[in-house]
Amino acid sequence: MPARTKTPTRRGRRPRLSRDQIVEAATALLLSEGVAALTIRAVSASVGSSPMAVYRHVEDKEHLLVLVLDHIASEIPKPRLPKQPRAQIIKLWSAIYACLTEHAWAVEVLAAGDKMGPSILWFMERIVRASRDAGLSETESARTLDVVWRFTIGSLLVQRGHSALAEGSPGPSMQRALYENPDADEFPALAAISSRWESIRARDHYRANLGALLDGLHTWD
Amino acid sequence: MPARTKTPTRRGRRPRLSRDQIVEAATALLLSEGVAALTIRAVSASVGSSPMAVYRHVEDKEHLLVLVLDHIASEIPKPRLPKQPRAQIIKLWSAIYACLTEHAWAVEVLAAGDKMGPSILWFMERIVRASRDAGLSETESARTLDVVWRFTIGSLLVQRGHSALAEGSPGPSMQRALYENPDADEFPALAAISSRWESIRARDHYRANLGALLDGLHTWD
DNA sequence: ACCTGAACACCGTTCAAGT
DNA sequence: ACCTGAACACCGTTCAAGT
Repeated sequence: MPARTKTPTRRGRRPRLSRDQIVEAATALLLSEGVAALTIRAVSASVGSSPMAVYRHVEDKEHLLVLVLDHIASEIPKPRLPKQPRAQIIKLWSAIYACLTEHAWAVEVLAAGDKMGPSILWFMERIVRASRDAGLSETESARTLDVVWRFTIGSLLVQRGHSALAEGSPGPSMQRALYENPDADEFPALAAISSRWESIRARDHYRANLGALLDGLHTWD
Repeated sequence: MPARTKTPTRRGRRPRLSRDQIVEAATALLLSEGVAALTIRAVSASVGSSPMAVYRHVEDKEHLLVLVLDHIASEIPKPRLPKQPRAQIIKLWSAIYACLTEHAWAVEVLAAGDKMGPSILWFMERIVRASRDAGLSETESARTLDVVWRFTIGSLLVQRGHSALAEGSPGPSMQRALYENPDADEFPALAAISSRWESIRARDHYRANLGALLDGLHTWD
């Protein structure tokens, strides 16, 4: 007789909640309502338990965020790689970028201390291999990885700010200051480019910008 | 008889608090205790008034943060500029970067929607002028400004994460994952660079990295 | 072993009242 | 006009108790 027709032999109550269930609920909440709406109380309500039940499965709120971050990283589709190393690197980073763009809340979590679980390592491994294939030394490969990560996270952050602005969120911002205010007497050069600003930011030029960055770091053939 | 020997003729109580006083207290708190410690209640305690007195001078907490951000931006020392446009741009951005590095909390505030007051515009104006002097078109100048801002904010964010790690803050992170975990069987390329990682991140290579980025964006002579 | 309910020590902010 | 005190509607988290 198969074991699972019996009640499990381990002692105590059977778990009604699982960590996966909690992570899934948190992911859904973040996606639909944003990071401000992610409270332990909201998560517990969404899985139909008391707030404290969550703490059986997750250390604290920060831990939960790391779990969610790793969860979405694990679901980034792994792209088929082109032949040239430079094109490989761009494709790999673009996949990461696209995923983090979808989850607008993620960059805010990363900003509070760039937490990342092991799921992203598959991508990092391929990026470093591509660098090596292009003839970069280990030090150069490490530097490239580091610099591009910095650029990527900054891009996400600024792009999110732009989206928020487009949706009409109020308040001053770097962006607003740059293309609304510029007093032509005090800031003639800024006033001159302010009309181009909109079109620069309207579309996301991550791929092209990343290409320029890579070209500055190394000569790829 | 000079007017100010009399009690002011405007009606009602004399203000005991000023906006400047509040912004100064908030700046000090942020610098010494970090962004988590900045509460309206803490600010009010530090200026010796009730929490609600603050709201007479500041709309809300977000507004206060923008004011502080602009305050520190206004105190960035304006550098003497070298002759070459490329060197000018690097010097200007480095001044901004250095200031924001000192105020580690700032990047977290920027991350929540890159707020910036008008005080930064002096720098932006000079950066765009330098781009134009180097022969860049208006569109190219705008793009360069945009891309470098993205890179700068990302650099600040990652560098802060590194500092936090060095100070022994717990929890997983992108950084930790990259130079502690890498399983040599599954991630051989990562394992190979992990020893270089420490030295790459130990010192801040913002200037050099920015140089590479500029070179990728444009040919400067 | 897992879950609950009440409670603690906080927040930002509103409101009515004092001077 | 400026400030205060009490209160509201929230947080994350601890603790003691239930099953």
